Amino acid sequence: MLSKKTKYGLKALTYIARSEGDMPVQVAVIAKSEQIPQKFLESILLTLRKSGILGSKKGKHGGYYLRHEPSEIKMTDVMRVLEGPIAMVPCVSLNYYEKCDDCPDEHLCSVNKLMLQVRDSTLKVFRNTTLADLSSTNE
Amino acid sequence: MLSKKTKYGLKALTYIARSEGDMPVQVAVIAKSEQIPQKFLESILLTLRKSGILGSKKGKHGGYYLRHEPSEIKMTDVMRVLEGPIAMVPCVSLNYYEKCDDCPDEHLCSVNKLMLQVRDSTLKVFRNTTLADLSSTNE
DNA sequence: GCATTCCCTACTAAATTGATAGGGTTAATA
DNA sequence: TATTAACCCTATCAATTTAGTAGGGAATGC
Repeated sequence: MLSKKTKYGLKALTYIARSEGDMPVQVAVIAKSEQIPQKFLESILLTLRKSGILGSKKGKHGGYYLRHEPSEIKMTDVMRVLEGPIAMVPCVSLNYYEKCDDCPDEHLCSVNKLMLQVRDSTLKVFRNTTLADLSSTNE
Repeated sequence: MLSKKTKYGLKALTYIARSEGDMPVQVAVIAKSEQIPQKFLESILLTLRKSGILGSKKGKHGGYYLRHEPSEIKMTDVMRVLEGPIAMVPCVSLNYYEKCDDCPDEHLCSVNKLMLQVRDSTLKVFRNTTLADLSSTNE
């Protein structure tokens, strides 16, 4: 299951992308429009800022903005920040590889074999999708 | 992340498929060979039996066996039994569809749009993979 | 009748998730 | 320079899920 954190994060990014008029967007505005608990959203946007996807401005008329064009923001990056590793098991993870304690030989492991395929196909989707795709309303 | 339940279940199924010599395979044997807590494995195999994937025989020389040929056992079925819905959000699930409370229009929802693609690509893998594929050692 | 093996229910510890609370810091502007 | 609007940060917490344990019941084969 997708965590609420990721769901909210994606919705917020989409909202910001659709609002692009140079003005930063405030947490309170997004929270209200997307029906997300404001404090929870604050912490999510903070994570996105720390990861470099969002920028922020404090004080009056402050808020969050995208650091790059929506078409430059790939889902691989967004999903890794929000949801963590894309692979369903560490032994097939590109960025967080870890050997299984059991499992003497990965190449004989049926779980590894299956999850490698799942990872590849999911990765293909995330690599080919940007925030611009998510925020476009048509198609 | 893949749950241990699913991981253990897949390993056990693979083990049984590889052992096929008409004799049922005992939980204790699988547990020892695959390093799975026996009691936990018992409950997993029970689930697989109740779902119709495995059959069982009680008493001496009893154990679990496949109800169908490995090449007939699709990962879509196995994964749904072990891990639950394949979709990451209920609003794109084929078998467990549920509307989001928020989200006035699914077709405008960026999360829906993305997760629909992920579901389709994952489903394609699971539909094209059977237990026979998992248990074959070559390739 | 006795060992073996699956069957079933209940319980529990640990981790994760989805928040909430409460205040601190920075920036604009009157 | 005081005020207010906004982000920033840490701590805490309840609910849920996960991973596993305990203990015995029921069927089968010898």
